[in-house]
Amino acid sequence: MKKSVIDTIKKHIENDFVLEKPKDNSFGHYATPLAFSLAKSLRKSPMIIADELCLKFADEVIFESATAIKGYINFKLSDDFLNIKATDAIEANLDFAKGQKEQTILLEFVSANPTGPMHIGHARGAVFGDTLANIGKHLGYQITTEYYVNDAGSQIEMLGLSILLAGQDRYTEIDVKWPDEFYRGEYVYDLADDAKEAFGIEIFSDENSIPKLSTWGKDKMMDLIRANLAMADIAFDSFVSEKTLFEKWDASYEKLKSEDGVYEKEGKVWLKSSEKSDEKDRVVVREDGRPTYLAGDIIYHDDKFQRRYDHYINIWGADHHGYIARVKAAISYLGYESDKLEVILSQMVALLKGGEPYKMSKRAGNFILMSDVIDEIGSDALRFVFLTKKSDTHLEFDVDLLKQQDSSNPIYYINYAHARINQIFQKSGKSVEDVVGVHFNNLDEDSRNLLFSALLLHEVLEDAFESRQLQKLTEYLRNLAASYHQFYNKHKIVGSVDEDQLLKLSAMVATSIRVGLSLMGITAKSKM
RNA sequence: GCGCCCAUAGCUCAGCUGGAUAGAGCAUUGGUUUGCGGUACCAAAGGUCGCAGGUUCGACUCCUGCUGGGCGCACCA
Repeated sequence: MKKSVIDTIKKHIENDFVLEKPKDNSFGHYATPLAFSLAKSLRKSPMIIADELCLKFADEVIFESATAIKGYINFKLSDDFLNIKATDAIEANLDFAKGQKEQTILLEFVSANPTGPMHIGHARGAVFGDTLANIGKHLGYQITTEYYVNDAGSQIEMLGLSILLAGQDRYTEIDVKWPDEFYRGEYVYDLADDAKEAFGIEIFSDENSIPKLSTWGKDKMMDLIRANLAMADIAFDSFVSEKTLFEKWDASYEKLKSEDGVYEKEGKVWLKSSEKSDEKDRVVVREDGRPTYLAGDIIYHDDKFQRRYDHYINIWGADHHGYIARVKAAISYLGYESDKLEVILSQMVALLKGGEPYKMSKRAGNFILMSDVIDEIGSDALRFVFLTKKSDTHLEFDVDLLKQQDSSNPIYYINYAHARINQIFQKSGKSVEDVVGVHFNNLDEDSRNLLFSALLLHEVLEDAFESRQLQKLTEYLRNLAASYHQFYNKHKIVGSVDEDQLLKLSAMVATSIRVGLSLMGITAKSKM
C-alpha cells in the first residue's frame, strides 16, 4: 500500500522524500515534510511550497485529498483505493502481505550445545530466529535456517565423563572422584539409567568408555533438543556438525595462511584478529595440536560462505558479543566480505511466577527448562512474550500474567478480537465470500481508519524484518485488536444498514491478525 | 583498566532514515449495558525523555563529555 502511494507521488515530484504516518490521524493516512527541506534551496516558506505541491495531486484517484497543513503535505486515501486493497487481501487470506524480495539468507540460530536440555534463554533465541525466518520467507527472501551442532570438544567429553560418574555413583561400589567441573543436573542420572539399559552396567567401570558415552549421550541430547524445539513448533532446514567440519580444516587453514591471517608463536597457531579490530590475537591451534573452538567456527563460516548466500545472520546469546570481532576477522582473512555477516544478540531472560523468581529445575541442573514453561503457559504465550521486546534488551515476565483471560494478557486480547469477528459472522449468517465483493462507500472516519490500519500489515512486516525488531509486529497486532474492540463497541454491525460493508471490514481485520499471528507461529483462535 | 549494550510516566516498554502537542500496556481512580460475547469500552491522573554541552529551520532521535546499571575481556563452548 505504501509503495503505491510512493509511486504515485514520484510521478509528480523528483526529489527524494520521507513518507510518514501523521501523528494525528485526522490529518490523513500519510504525510511528507518535504516542503521543509525544499525551503532553503527554493528560498520560499514551507507553507507556500506545500500549497503549490498539493495542487499536483488533485487528479490522482488513489487520493481522496492532498492538503497542506503547517508545511506538511497530508494525503488521504480514497475509499476506492482502500476497497481494492482490502478485496485483494481478504481473497489472498494467508498469502496476504507477501513480498517479492530476492535476497538469499542463511540464518543460524539456537546452536545450543548438545549437553543438556533447552533452557529458557535458548528458547528466546529460538523463537526469535524462527519468527524472523517466517516473516522473511513471507516477504520473499530465500532463507535457510541452520543449527550448528557443537559435537566436538571438551564439553562433549565432559558430558561423557558426567554420565560415567553418575553411573558409578548410582550403580557401582566405586568411590567416585568428582572433578571440579561436570554436568550436575539430574538429567545426567537419567542418561546413566539409559546407558545401563543400552550397554550394561560394566560400562561404568571402564574409563575408556568415556568417548562412547560422549557420542551416545550427545545424540540423546540432540534428540531431546529437537523434541524441545518441536514443542514450540520450531524445525530447522539443516543441521551442521562441528565434528564433520574438521575434515576441512586444512583447506581453511591454507586460505588463512595465503591471506597472511595466521602465524605461529610458542608452538601455537594464532589468528591475527587484532589487526581487524579485535582486542587481541586469538589462538586457533593449541600447542598439542588440538584446534580451539574458534577453529571450528572458522571452518564453519568458510563452509557457509562457500555456499554463496547474499547475507548471513547469526543469532547469539548476548554474552557472546565479544566473539563477533574475531569471527568477522576470520571471515575477512578467508577472503570473504565480513560485512555480509550480521550478528543479532539475544539477551537474558528472567522469569517470575506470582511476583517471585520462577523455580529452577533440579533436573536441568538449576536452569529453567523451556519444556516446563511451555507445559505451564503453552507455546503460543511463550512465543508471543518473547517477541514483544527487542532481542537485545533484557526481558522479564511473569508467567501468571500470561495465564490471565483478560486484556492484561496481550495474546488473549488479540485472539479475542479474532474470535469476536468470527462470532459476528456466525451471528449474521453470512460468510466472508458473501461480503468480499461489497464496495465500501461513505465509511465513517473510524471505520476508514480501522480499514487503513488493517491494510498496513505488509509495511509493518517489512519494517519489522529489516530492522530485526519483531516487537513492531506484536505491537501492531495489539493496536489493531484494540482498534477493533473500540470499533465494535461503537458500531452495531449485525442488522445495520451497512452490515455487509462492516462485515467486510471485520474480515479484513481478521485477515491481518491471522496472518500476523501465523508468522509468529501462533494459530489465531476462532472461539475463546 | 579497555570494549559493547542500556538509561523515556509508579512498573514494563514504544517512539520509524532527525519532523506536527513525547505514546502504549499494566497498576490506580471514576464511569458505560433493555448487549452482534462487558473475557469489552470510555475517561481521569501520571513526564525537567539520566546530567551538561554541540550540530540543525527543527533533537527522545545525531556528535562529545559525565553519571548510573548490565555484559564481555580463555589456549571453555
